[in-house]
Amino acid sequence: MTQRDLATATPVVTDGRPADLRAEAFQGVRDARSRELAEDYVELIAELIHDHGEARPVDIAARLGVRAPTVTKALDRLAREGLISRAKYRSVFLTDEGRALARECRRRHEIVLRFLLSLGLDAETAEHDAEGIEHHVSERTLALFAAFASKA
Amino acid sequence: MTQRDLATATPVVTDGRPADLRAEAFQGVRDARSRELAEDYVELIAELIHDHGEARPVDIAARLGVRAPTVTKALDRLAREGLISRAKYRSVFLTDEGRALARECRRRHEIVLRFLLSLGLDAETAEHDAEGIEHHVSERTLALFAAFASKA
DNA sequence: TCTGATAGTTAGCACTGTCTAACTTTATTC
DNA sequence: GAATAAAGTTAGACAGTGCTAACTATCAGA
Repeated sequence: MTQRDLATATPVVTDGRPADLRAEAFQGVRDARSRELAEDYVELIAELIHDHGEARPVDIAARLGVRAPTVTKALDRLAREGLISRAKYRSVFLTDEGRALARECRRRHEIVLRFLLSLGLDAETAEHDAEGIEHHVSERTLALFAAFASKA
Repeated sequence: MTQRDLATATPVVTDGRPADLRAEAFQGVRDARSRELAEDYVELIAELIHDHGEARPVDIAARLGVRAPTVTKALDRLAREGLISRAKYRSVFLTDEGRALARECRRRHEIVLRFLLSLGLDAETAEHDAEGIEHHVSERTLALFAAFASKA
């Protein structure tokens, strides 16, 4: 067997699918990872605006458990991506796009959370796990979660 | 109300828990994120060794969907962390610690996968989502998943 | 109104993860 | 065994996420 075989020539099947499909799955996970931070910020900003009328970096930092400069940098990126608008030394606003993303994230978060609770998980662990899981569930899985939770 | 109140003085409760606990959740997610890559590599290396007798960077790269230098760098880090051992231009071996981690990852992966399948998800989506979710489920959630899957 | 406390920014460092280009080593094949 | 193909490494770039230290702006209260 040549070196080439293992890597590409043979459609090596390890778990029922060729390597390429697996690579796509990992690519998807990497994409999700790069969106996660933005989603967490946008979701939190929407919540702060809803509850307190404004979203200030200091509150974002406290809730995310990071330092102020980290927040500044992240907000710069979000602004660059068109998800928020802001002026120096002022609090943060969501653009239409940011608001749409926030709504979508909230929806996913709540479905996952309700699902975990309906499985019998305690509230604290459910919240913790939902935070991690919500960025990695497909629409299809989400639909099953929602159906299960409303049936339970 | 002073500026300080929102951030720290008042134990602001937004979703039933003070901000500090939320910060811990996000901290946990960040920790998980930093472990994810190592876990993906170790799991894959174990699988390649099992199926093909050896784990070569070229195969790792193909399956993860990244370029060779990315793999080299990642393997350097894994070696530094004591999870793998390797010699230049040679294939990769797991240390005892690496093997233990691989076993643990495989266990989690399979529980999550079986759970998603037992919910009625198609195989491809299940595999895809399991890849993303497996790093973010607590032991407690995993136990519930396992129980549900074996009951279904 | 001015002054001290709080909030926010900037600059600079460290680490990770990705890439391309160029090079070295190893394997295959004639 | 020499030539070629494949695999692996190194170097260097770039972006993201985190930090501390030091600076600037804003706010609250005397």
